[in-house]
Amino acid sequence: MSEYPVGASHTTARVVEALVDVDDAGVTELARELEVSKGTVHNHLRTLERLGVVRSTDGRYRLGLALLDTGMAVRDRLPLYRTAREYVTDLAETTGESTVLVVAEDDEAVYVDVRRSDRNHYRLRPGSRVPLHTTAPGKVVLAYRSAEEIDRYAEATDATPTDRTLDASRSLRDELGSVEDRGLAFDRGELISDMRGVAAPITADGTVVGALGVQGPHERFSGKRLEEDLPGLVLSTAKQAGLALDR
Amino acid sequence: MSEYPVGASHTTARVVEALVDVDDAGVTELARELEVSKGTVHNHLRTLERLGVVRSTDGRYRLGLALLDTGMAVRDRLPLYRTAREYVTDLAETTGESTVLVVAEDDEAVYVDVRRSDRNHYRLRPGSRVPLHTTAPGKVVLAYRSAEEIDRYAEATDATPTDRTLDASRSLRDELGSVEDRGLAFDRGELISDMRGVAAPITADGTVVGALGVQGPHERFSGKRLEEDLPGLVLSTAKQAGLALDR
DNA sequence: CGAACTGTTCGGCTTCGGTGAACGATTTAT
DNA sequence: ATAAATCGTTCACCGAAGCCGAACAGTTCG
Repeated sequence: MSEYPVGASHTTARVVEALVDVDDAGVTELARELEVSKGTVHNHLRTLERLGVVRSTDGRYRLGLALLDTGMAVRDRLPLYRTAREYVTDLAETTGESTVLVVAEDDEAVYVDVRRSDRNHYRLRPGSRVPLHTTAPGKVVLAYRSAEEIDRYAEATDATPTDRTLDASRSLRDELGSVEDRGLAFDRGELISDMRGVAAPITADGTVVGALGVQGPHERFSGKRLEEDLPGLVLSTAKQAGLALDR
Repeated sequence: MSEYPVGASHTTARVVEALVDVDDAGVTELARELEVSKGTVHNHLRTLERLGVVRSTDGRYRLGLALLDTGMAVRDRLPLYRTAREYVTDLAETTGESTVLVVAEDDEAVYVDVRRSDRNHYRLRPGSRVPLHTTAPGKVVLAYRSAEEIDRYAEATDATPTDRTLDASRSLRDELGSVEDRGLAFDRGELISDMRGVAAPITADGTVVGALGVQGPHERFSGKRLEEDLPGLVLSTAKQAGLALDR
């Protein structure tokens, strides 16, 4: 009936969330931040501690590494990740650039695998989420959705159009059309002004289940390399990954 | 007072845990497994769904990638990881072997960073946990604890001594003594029969905060390489990481 | 030395989470 | 085709338990 049928678990989640932000916190501090009583926070912290999620040292609390374990376990369960990661490695080695594997969750692109090249990372890590239309792999998975879905996305996304960010208006639909035609999407600095990239869909059983991409700084991503060489590599690697996924 | 002051959150955690195991599940299935009513499971799943942790498609539920994000965020907050990861990379490249960064949490070694070499991974991933005494990096951090702590560990650990696993008896204390003397610990197949390895402590402000190690198959880890070359590399890299951590 | 913190504990009131049954909607079996 | 057996979802009820606020003990700061 209500938004959170189990309110207590919602509170616990808020405690965890707060601990992610502040890293190290005391009971009073958390109670003030979450606007609940000290005793309540204390109870949730104790519960989290017994669960192995939270660790305490003389009155201060912080998150332990248990969530890292479950998070990585979730990723390891993904069939797409299990079979595609070797292709991510291949692509990273042949291009020498940062390579990413992305899936869509709701209206967000989730980076499942990130291989950063030597001097170029862009603060993206596995688990990072960005709106679909702000990154090449996201545009790929978005482009292959139904027209109604795309319209709904354009409507739902409060795309605050900065200079380079594609907004939810006409231009997005146009670009997605060409993305679908070519089977390729490009980064042109929408998310990070210096970042360029190419991405292609990974298709299993005829449906797009994710996208593979490379990305890097403008200086190395231009001309024939950006327009022909990298697209060819990304496209063929993504196709191979899809075929491997079908088997 | 009780074990889990917030019982509802405990139940939610059990639901998550169950979903990690079975990957894809229905309400009835989970209710039977957790021995709670269907309605209860339903409520917890809805709550988790609103929290973005769980995703549902026509009656079946699975974990989304939100936990991957928070898990990786927790790791990124660790000062040890932030400064040591480049040394992990260095060590992986110079040795060409699987390289790991480990911290202790309670009586377990937690793998914070894992760089697997081409053909050798041993199913260890970031977040993996093993008893301290079963792996070289774990032995390192254990060896630098106080004598009382080591005794308590030997007592608490129900070390089921297989052929090669060090048990909690005399031999463990002996080995830990030499580990502390040399500043080095070795894997000799305790955890996985084929696996050999070397590990050294990372020291910050005079205390051991973690361990750096390399590991690989018996065939490549033997003789002078295992006894001299790799120990030298691991030792100096770990020392550098510690110095970088002090600054 | 006391004032202002801290984290922890403890009753008590009220909420709310859990149960078990009933609901449609699918699916399986006959 | 029809019925039996699931499924996920909803609902009202009630006892348990989560939340609060105050009091507690221990530290730190002034």
